[in-house]
Amino acid sequence: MSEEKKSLNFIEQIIEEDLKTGLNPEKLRFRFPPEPNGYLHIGHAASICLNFGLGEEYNAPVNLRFDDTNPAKEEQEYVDAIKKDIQWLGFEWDQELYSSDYFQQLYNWAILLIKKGKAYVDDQTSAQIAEQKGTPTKDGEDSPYRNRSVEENLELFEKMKKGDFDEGSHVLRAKISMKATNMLMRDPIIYRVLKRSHHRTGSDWNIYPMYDWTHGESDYIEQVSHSICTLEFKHHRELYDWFLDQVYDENKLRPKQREFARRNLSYTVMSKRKLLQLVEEGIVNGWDDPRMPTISGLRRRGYTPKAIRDFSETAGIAKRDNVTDIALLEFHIKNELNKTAPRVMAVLNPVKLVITNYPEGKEEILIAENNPEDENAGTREMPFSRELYIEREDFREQANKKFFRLKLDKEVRLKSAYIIKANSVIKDENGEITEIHCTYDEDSRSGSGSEASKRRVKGTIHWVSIPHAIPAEVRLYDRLFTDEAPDSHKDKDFKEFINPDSLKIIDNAFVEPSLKPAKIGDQFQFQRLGYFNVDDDSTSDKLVFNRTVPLRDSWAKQNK
RNA sequence: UGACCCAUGGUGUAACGGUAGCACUCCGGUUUUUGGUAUCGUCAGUCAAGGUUCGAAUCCUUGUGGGUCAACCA
Repeated sequence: MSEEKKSLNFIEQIIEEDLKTGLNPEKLRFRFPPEPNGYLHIGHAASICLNFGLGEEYNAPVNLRFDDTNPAKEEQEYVDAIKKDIQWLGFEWDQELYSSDYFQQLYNWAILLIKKGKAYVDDQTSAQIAEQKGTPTKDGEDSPYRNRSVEENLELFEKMKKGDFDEGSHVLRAKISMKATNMLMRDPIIYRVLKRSHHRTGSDWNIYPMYDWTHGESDYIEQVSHSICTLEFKHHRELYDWFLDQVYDENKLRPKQREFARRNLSYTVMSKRKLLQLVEEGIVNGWDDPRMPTISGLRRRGYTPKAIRDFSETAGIAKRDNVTDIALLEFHIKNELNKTAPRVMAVLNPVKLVITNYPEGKEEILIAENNPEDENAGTREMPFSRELYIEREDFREQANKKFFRLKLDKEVRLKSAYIIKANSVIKDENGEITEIHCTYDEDSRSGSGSEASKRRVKGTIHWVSIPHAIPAEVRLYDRLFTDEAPDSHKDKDFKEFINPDSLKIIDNAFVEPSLKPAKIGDQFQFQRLGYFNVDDDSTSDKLVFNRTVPLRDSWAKQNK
């Protein structure tokens, strides 16, 4: 058995190196740390797959930690949605934790910082502080409050905590250097006054710790070995390490922050702020709109956990900015559904077809294969009759040889049924075809084994029997944006690239009767059309389908 | 006029000083009762210039291009 050597991504290489230089494998621990201020998206999925994937690979625990230090933005609704999404993706966290669990510890450590002379209370306004901060190319200057005595700092910080000060009036800052080239090191704020109710700690606190002060210390408390975040936090690493230095005990594990490039997808945006905007402005119908790149949107659209995990695996991780082609995601869902989705027939743009030599009132049951890719999928019964619906695009009065579908005086096979020949059409006063009249070859029934059934005709089209057809609503989705990277244009707002045709609702589609009992979430291949699932809006009275992704269509391509 | 990070086909990634590989996309052939699937194949890449070396995508230098950093957000 030759074990193929799997190449390691750079994070795995770092871990291997750490293991080689003495890190006990049992000390390996990871975490996924979302802020509960929005829904998870496919970019988060990359991070989830990375962290939980490492957990599986190294048999190490992975904590789910909600980074909830800003009560102004965070809500329980988001906590619940995030947990649901991670579980749906098929991952299990070791402990469910909250940064807010550590508020007391963080406060105690802040006191320690003050006592060591490494933190001070600043009474200035945020504008003054910003002014003194300088710019990346100009040094900052010290706050007039920078050298307060420890006693005074302790007293003022206590007052901040008690609620004696108004929001914005006082902050606690780390005393590092106002001349650092890294702006984050210019005496960063570590506590601010916020008289807000927190979704977990209620009104216990009048001060809340900032991200930088919280994150590394939380990793340390949990003894996370590798704290993996995205590239925009690269500059924070220096601060992360500085804060760690203040509390680090050599007998404990020292967490290591490393950064990777976040996953961007073409034709969409991937920032919570922008996604929130789409939701709030009603451009989409909520976080789980099937056009959204959120996990919940993809789920509703018909994406599966496996497709998303396979996508993350294939896309990999690295440190360079990227815009991954959405086609890769689509490849993975098609690849999976091709093997698992039952084939059915649905007509989205119906035109009536009458088989003139088929006895009026006659019905018969035909047998159709459920999935040619899965021999265990079995067969189903399909009622057939004299009047059918076929796709309007599948018929032309005249067409060249490249058109394999139905045309006058030519034959085509009705999938799983008979070979028919078109003879004439009936049109309305506008010239629109209202009926196609044809004749069928009675001996050509699919699977009958007859000579005629083995005849080869160029085209095969799908159909539904009119008396048995079930009306349905079908929602066709296209990309939400017309630009590959809508938020990459400096001079233009991403909303200028919204695709006005991203949703097309067809309310007069017909599906085969076997779909009658279909349940929300069920997935099918509508033959020759694409993969569809039953939408959350669907009821037994009115079936609603979403098109997850169309089938590859080399005919459409040819006609471009 | 700063610091830090990044640079491999159209896209995403691999190669860790020793044959530039994989996947997606695109294009073409074969098969097919889905113009799907499968299968075979084509096109296509190391940002540039120097240097080190028997040998450089890989190490060094310089340049170029892109990104990040000046929220009491995370």
